[in-house]
Amino acid sequence: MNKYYSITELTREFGVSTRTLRFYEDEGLIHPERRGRTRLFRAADRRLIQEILRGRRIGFTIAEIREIIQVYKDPPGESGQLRLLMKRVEEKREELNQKRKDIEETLEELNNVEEACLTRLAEIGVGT
Amino acid sequence: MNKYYSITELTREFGVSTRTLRFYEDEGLIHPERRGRTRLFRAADRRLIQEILRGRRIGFTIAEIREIIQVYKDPPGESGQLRLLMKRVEEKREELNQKRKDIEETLEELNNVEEACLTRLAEIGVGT
DNA sequence: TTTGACTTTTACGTCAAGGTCAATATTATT
DNA sequence: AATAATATTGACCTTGACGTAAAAGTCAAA
Repeated sequence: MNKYYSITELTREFGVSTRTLRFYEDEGLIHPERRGRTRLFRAADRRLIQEILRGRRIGFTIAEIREIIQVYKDPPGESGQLRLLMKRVEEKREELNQKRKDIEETLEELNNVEEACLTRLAEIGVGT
Repeated sequence: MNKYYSITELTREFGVSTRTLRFYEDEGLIHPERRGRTRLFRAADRRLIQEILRGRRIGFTIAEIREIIQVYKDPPGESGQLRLLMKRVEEKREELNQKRKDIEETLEELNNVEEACLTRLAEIGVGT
C-alpha cells in the first residue's frame, strides 16, 4: 500500500504534460517527494493536482491557485486577516456567480443553435 | 435617436481599455462605422461587445469567439457542415457543463472557508 | 548489452491577449 | 490663441502558462 505515482502516470490520468507538473512544482503549488532526483507523488499530491486543474478550468491564475492552497495550508489566525480573507472570498463568490450565469446563458444559446441545426437538417432532408 | 457610442464611452461602461476594443476590431470581431477615422459604435456593436466579453469571462479564446460570431452571421446550409457544427456544439456543451460543475464545487468550498472564518472570529471574539 | 521507456535539469521559444508609448489629428472650451 | 480632452495609427513590449529541444542519468526486458 501507500503507493507512489510516477509523473507520467499522473500526466496520463489528467491529460497534462510533464512540463506542466514540473512547472507547478517550480511555482510552489506542489511538493512531491524525491527518491534521488526522481519525483514521487503521493495520493495527497494527486488530489492537490486535481484541485489545481479544477482551478485552471475555472480560469484561475497560478497566483490565485497558490493563494487558495495557502489558505488551506495555514489559515490566518488574526482577526484582521480573517476579515480580509472573508472579503476576498466574497469577491471570488461574485466572480464565480457571474461566470456561472455566463455559462448558463451560453448553454441556452447552444441549445438554440442545435435546434436551428436540426430544423435546417429536417428541411434539407425533406427535399432530398 | 439612433445614437452612436464613442469608444471611451464603451470602455467606461464595460471596464476595458480602448486598446482592447481596437484589438477586437483588428481581430475581426467587431466592425464599427467611421466618421473620418473616428469609430462610431451602434447599439448592435455594443451588444456584440457584451457577448464578446461574456465569452471572454467564460474563458473562450478570440478564435473561439470569432467562430461563434461567424455561425450567427451566416449559419451553414450544407448538411455535412450542419452535422459538424452540431458536433462542435456538443463538445462545447460538455466543456461548459464541466466548468459549471467546477464552479459549483468551488462555491461550496468558499462557503466552507467563510464558515471557518466566522467560527474562528467567534472564538477570538469570545476571548477578547 | 543494447534497446526502450522513463526520468532529470537547463534553457530558450512561443502564443494569446492585450499594455504602453510616440507622434499626430480633431474638437471644444476658456 | 492656447489648453484640454479625445481620437487615430503604428510599433514595440509584457505576462502567463506552458512547449520544445538538448544532454544526460536510471532501470527493466529482451
